Amino acid sequence: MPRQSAALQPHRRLFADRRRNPDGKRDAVLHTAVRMFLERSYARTSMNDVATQLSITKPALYHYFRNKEEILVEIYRLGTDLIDEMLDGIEAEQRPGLDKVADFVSGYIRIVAGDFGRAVIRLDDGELSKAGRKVVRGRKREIDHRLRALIEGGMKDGSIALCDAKIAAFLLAGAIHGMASWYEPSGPMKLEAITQEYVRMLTSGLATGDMAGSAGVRAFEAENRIHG
Amino acid sequence: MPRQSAALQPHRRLFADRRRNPDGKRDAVLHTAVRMFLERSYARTSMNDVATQLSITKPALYHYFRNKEEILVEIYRLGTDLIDEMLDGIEAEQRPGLDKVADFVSGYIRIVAGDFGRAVIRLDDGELSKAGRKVVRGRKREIDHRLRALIEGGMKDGSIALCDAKIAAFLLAGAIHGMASWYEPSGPMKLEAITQEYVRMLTSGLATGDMAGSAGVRAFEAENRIHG
DNA sequence: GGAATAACCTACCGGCGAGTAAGATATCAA
DNA sequence: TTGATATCTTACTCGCCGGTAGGTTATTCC
Repeated sequence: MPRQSAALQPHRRLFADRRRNPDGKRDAVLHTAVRMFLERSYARTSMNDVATQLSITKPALYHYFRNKEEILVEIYRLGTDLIDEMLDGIEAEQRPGLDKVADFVSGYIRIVAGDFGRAVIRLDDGELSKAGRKVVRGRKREIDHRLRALIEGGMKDGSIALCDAKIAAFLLAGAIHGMASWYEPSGPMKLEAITQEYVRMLTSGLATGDMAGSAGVRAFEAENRIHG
Repeated sequence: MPRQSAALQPHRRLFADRRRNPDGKRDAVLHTAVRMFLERSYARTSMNDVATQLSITKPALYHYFRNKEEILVEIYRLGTDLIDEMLDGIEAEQRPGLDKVADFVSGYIRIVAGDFGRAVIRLDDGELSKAGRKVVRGRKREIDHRLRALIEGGMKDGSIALCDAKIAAFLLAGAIHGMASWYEPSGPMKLEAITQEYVRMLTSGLATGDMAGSAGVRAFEAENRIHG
């Protein structure tokens, strides 16, 4: 029995009449599907479930998507696009690598707090066909490589202690991915508190010797305008 | 088509004749199942798949397990038992909290490098029935609480900087869980190198001010007998 | 050797879920 | 208004999977 969160009602209403609005309705399907996939997993959410949630029938869905997999791939695309855009911004910065990493952590957390960001992490791309899996995994790998490059840049400019960038990138991403698994937007934990702890702990784990942590904290405080 | 790794052959051979060995065979089913579940997920691995891998037929499996879920629950039990034992050892130590956390990180990584440890993290307990899910989630929650207590102990004895223990525990566990998702025992990355980086980065993120990182590194080096 | 029985197999059931065929109905552009 | 078309529905197919019924074969213990 699909829970009907209040946030889903607007999408349901879009389908109340037959007014033509293909893009809007396609979008509504995506937003509804991603929430259901996050709550009950892709495999355990049937096309019928999604359709019912929107007050339509299953075959109607096939007017907007060729098959179930296309929905999932589209969700991944929207999610990875968000991450790519964030990375574009960070790479354009002229700042020490450690500060860029701090920005990555807070930016990634912000994205992962949203449905499509969380979907990239939580949904199992093993459900995809070989072709779809190849596309999605390629996008994920690219993100990982860009994070790795940020860390390597920090080691070059001396703001990050020498370490194995590959492992460090995995650790950073993994810590935030973990968060995506337990974080619920409607839950009790404040996103800002989580972000602050994450930035502090993760950057001090990277920073060069004596100034451990302070650069990351400064970067976070600057970006989020926390009292001097 | 299930890949047939060399490690699975011994279990297959156990079923070559009809010699009576219920415990051994039950164990063989578990070891085969956990590997297949890790490779292709619980849902996408059918009872037929598992049976075929062992060169028997599906109904034969039902001599050793009442149903598919019982296999999964048993796998979780074996995995969480390993973690519980490790925590028992750490809690018995008379050392600063930060060192205990360092031991937790390296111990957890060691467990997660094994099949049953990895299964606790990677397999989706959402596949379980309500009853089974309650048991498994209870065990996971208990582990989280014990880690949280370690961190709180470290804050009391001054080895760990004041922070939100709940968030810190999530971050620590999350980083290692992330590792469980990409780590493959047969892969190229050396477990010791991973452990070293993880302990260093995660403990320096927790440590009190000036000595950031050194306590964790010392703890790791002592335990693993790395040159003075 | 010969019951007793564990171990295993063939053949099946019921249900579910993705996807489709074919037709009905509302919308829109002219 | 009206034809063209997008939208949506009812009713279905097909394949897979968990689980079982009921019988067969090998092992074990006396």
